[in-house]
Amino acid sequence: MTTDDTGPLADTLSRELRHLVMLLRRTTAGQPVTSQQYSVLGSLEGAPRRMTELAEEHGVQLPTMTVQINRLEDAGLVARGSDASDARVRTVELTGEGRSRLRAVRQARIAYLARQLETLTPEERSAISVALPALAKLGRA
Amino acid sequence: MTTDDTGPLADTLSRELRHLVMLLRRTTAGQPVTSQQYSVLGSLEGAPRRMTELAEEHGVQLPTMTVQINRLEDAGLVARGSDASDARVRTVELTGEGRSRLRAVRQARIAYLARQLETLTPEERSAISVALPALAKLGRA
DNA sequence: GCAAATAGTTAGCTTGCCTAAGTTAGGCTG
DNA sequence: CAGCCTAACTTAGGCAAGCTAACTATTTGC
Repeated sequence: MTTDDTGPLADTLSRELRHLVMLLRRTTAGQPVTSQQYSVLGSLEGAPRRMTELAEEHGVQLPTMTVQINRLEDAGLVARGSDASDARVRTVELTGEGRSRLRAVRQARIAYLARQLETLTPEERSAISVALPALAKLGRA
Repeated sequence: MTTDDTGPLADTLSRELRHLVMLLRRTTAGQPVTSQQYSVLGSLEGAPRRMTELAEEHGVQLPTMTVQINRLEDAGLVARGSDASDARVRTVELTGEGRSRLRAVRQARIAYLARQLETLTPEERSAISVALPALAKLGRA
């Protein structure tokens, strides 16, 4: 059953993903927000969100998200609010500072990855580009 | 300068990689070794290695590797040895237990990813397959 | 109106990473 | 060959990020 042709592909893919993970993690190293914080800020770009939503979206337990938001709040990047119709619910939204910090970090990350991508040939970039939808689907599964 | 055509690609790629990271991390969740431990065990498959080698290979500082190896040693999965020609050097190798644990975890991870891959169409799998060398190159950069 | 469910937070533990400081061994130089 | 510098590790201490269990405060449903 595992002697499919997907076996070797799965093996190689898992190895490569590990390397890329390391690459990306270091992209945020030394920056004013960590990789996770950046990713949470990204979820807040549109509208205020509830704690539960955030936790689910990031595949994390509620207490973990509480701590993350605490730190972001201490840093002045997000603000907690309350839901008008349900007093149990806390909402979280970006502050102005948070919004501009998000922009800056995103800029830096994209620039970094773009620089890396430029070391590839056009064919290689195109191959990645073509594979992206499939990788996306894999990530949602 | 960042208004290259690599910009959007970089942006999308970084998002997708985040999702895949989460996917893979949970693959090891609940298993007897963590994702990092698994990856260290993998480095030991061939021959005994030195601490410094391991740290470099995993992009980690030496003290971090010391702690990892301590835990693996406590768990009976690796054994420390000494280098005959240089008494400063500690070597690390798999125990029998470590070897079989490695096999089991690898099996599980590959089977998991392979199962995920089977939800894709042959075309999507092929796209990922084609992109792998480029992703690998990106990871080494 | 009280019990159960829901939303968050707090507390305490683990992993994983880091830097700084120590220890021991090897190597070079005067 | 003595003394010093470097190299290989380990130890100690600190922080981020994750988890579960236990607590508080609401809401809902019988």
